Amino acid sequence: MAPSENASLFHGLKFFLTRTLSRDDVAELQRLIELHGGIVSSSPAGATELVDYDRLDSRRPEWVSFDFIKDSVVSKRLQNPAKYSGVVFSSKPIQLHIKGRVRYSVEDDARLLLFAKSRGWQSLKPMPASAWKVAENQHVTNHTWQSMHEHFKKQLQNKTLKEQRAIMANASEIIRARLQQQEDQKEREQATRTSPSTTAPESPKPTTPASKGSKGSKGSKGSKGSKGSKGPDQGAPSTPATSSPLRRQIREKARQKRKRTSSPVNVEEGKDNEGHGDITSGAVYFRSVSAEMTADPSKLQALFHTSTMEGSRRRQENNSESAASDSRESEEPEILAQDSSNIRTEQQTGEVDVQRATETETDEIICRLQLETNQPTPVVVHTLYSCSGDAGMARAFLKGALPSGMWSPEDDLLLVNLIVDENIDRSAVDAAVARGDFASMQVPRDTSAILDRVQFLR
DNA sequence: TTGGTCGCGGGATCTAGTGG
DNA sequence: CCACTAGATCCCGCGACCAA
Repeated sequence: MAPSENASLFHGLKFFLTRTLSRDDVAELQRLIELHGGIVSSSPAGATELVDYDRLDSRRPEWVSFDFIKDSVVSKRLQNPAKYSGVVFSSKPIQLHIKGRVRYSVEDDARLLLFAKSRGWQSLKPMPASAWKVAENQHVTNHTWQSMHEHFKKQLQNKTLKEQRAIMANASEIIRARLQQQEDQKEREQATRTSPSTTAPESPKPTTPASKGSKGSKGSKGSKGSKGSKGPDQGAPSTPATSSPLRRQIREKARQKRKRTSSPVNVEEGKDNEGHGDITSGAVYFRSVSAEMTADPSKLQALFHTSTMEGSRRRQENNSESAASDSRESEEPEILAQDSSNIRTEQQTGEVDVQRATETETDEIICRLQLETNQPTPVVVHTLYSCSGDAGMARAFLKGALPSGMWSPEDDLLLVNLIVDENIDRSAVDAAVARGDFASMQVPRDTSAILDRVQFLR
């Protein structure tokens, strides 16, 4: 509204919209940027890169969350981009005065996620304890490495990308509010100090001039929510969280006498095999998995690399019960439990004409396959997924055949771009096929087959 | 074989919420 | 205010794995 007054808000500024942003976000951001005199660049060179929260990285200050644009527009002032980059998380966590144990705040969670990502962590995979020792040294949070390790494993490791984004967004908002408050405080102090002389308060603060009054839509610090109590200037005596360093050292030494272990990654599947984590309602998790993946290709990768590959390989090897409880559940318990509403059972090529089974129908299909093939639910469900919902093909596979229409995780990975780009049409796929983009697929596939699969994965 | 590392299970302890 | 409970955090011990 009233574009005239803000038409130059982003004047002379260039922004690059990262591919991973949703189409809606891209459209909205592009509109806002251009409306306010900015330029949307087609390449990241020389431009501020607008990303989603989960992509923030303290080592890439030029990556800024898209809220920077929105907040700037709302407050009608150019915000400080640094406050919207991963840099905000690189500040040291506030030292709370603590006795006993301290709950993890959203901020802590965000720092842990950021730390993990900076070390190449992929969703759903575990982080080695050694990494958390580094985190402790770097004061990523005020918790011990064991605590971070534990917390990450139990609370964060299985978060979906969406949840991760929410955490990061939340935390960054909290930190921004705190920084703002600190700036305001400083300003006030300065003002009172210099007030008699009436000289202008020339504080060398960065950009954000005065969003203080302007409650910047969200900047309000109600943020802390549940745990309250950690106000910025809550003069915190410097008790380093929980256990004292001394006590910790002693414990550490004692521990070093003991033996330890290390088995990289993939332990979880073996573990859940006997632990039968969430297998409960194994039904129809694949529909939601594909939805997740559409929203985020990296999830596809993570999921497939770990679980699916493992699962299918094992199935092929021994096609027996042991393969049953394979991994997936341990990997994606939440997705599993999610909406089990619709699955696509078949689809036509070309035009989007997708038939979806109802929940009941889906259950029926799965139950029937279970009965006919004597395979447990997770295996049946996973096979259906690999067969794009084709019950006949799944049946054949479960009975020992190796239908050519099945999709391997590696093949699916080649489709990531197609899945992300909702506008993809047949000619584009034709071109990709001609280019040999899918040459590495285990089974040669034509455009129709590829479109079908993309449709299914969406 | 030894020593180091890691993952996991599970117990102890603490906090927050709830009800009497 | 107190007792109780649930959930979170912290810590320990053990077995498995790996490299020297």
